[in-house]
Amino acid sequence: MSLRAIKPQHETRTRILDAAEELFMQHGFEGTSMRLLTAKAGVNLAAVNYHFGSKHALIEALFRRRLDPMNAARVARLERLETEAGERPIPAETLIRAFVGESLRLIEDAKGGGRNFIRLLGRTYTEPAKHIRSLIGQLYAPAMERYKAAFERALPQMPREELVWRIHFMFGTLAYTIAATDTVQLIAGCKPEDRYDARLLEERLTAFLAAGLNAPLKTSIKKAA
Amino acid sequence: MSLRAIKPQHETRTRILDAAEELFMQHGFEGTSMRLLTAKAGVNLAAVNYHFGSKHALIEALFRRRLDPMNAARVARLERLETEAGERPIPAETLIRAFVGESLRLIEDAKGGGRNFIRLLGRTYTEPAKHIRSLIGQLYAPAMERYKAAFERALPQMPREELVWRIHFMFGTLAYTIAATDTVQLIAGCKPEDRYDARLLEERLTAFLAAGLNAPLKTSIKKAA
DNA sequence: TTATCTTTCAAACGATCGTTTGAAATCTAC
DNA sequence: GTAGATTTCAAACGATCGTTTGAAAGATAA
Repeated sequence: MSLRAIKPQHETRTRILDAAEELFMQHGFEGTSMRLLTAKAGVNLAAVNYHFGSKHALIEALFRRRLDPMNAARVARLERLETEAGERPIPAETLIRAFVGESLRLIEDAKGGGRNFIRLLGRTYTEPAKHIRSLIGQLYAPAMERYKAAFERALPQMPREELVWRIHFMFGTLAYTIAATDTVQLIAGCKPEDRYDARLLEERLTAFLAAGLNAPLKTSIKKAA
Repeated sequence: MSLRAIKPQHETRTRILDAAEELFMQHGFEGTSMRLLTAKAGVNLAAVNYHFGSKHALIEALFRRRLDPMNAARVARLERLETEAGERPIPAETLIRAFVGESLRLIEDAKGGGRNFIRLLGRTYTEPAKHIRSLIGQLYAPAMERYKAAFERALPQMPREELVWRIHFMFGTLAYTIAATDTVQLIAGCKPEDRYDARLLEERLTAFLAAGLNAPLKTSIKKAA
């Protein structure tokens, strides 16, 4: 009950989580059986239920392990920006770069398995299972609220409804870019290794999203190109 | 008997496909059992294997039923634009509107179940199962090739690699916007019925994507906001 | 009608799913 | 070393999966 060796204590848990990240990404949640998962992790079949309680609880623990630090980092970065800016609103492109950058930072964490997780995360935004989607939303909500408010201060002239939609578009582009590893090759010959150059990807995404966010407002419904 | 000759011929097939669209969207492919599916369709459990051969073949037929006409419409619309334009390149925004518009047209087809399908389609871009993703890519490939070439003509000054990425971003935004029905409410209070105003959505998406596609090129790697 | 082909049906197939069990192995504290 | 708590293990649980079967029902043409 007191202090003990840190590493072996949670070694089984960690190995299960690591194997789950990789397999869930490859085959989805329903497509990954506990037998395959525990075999890959090198643990007994019953270990998941012993350490986590159920498959669903494992999924929840898996997301918490990565998302809690990432969203905390996002909020911390935003607070740093707000402190620096003082009274002035933070430029939209700075906000985009901060938000996107903390997502892509996981990609660079190759050894830590972050690359697997971030692809899994992108896929999960469109996960059919309701409880998984609501869990994701719950974990994202605090950071999202903060950034949404910051965008409103950055773009006070933009109608709220339009801003909401454009934030939605941005979030979608980020999620899809991260998730669709193979689909990208269907529409163009894109070298796969490029996807993992987080620095270059951050530049490309930020430029694209900043332009989209600041797109001129259409005055009316119809406008021919 | 012969008065209602045409309809009952493929009635069972159609009812299975319609039920499959709705259930696959709600619960995913692996999460939808044949028993639930056939019960909703009001047909016998064995009907799917009799009419389609297997669950996988049903999924393939489901996508073909919608994607073949949609991509044909996309290509036809592009060819119409090219005929009108003659030698001149088609403006990028016109291309975007054409491509996006044919996607969103399915949303307006509420009675035909297109709304269910298009949400299912958006989710499938990130589907873990390889055979499903490759099927989607195969069905999309011809139209994609045509539009990619048209974009290259519209933006001859843009580096090919950058253009490929921006097309990828556009495709991602469209897919995510269509797919993420619930996640949007996590980041902002967006009235759900708005999602189905295809006309307004087309305007918003086109403006956002056109601005992103035409975003100024960063001269180098780093640029502070 | 009869003969033939198509479609539907209830029942069951073997396989695999997530989970549980109780004993054996391992570790912790005294 | 021993007692007690923790973790691992092989085996089995009931449920559900996609699919198959052979007979019944229906449709079609002569």
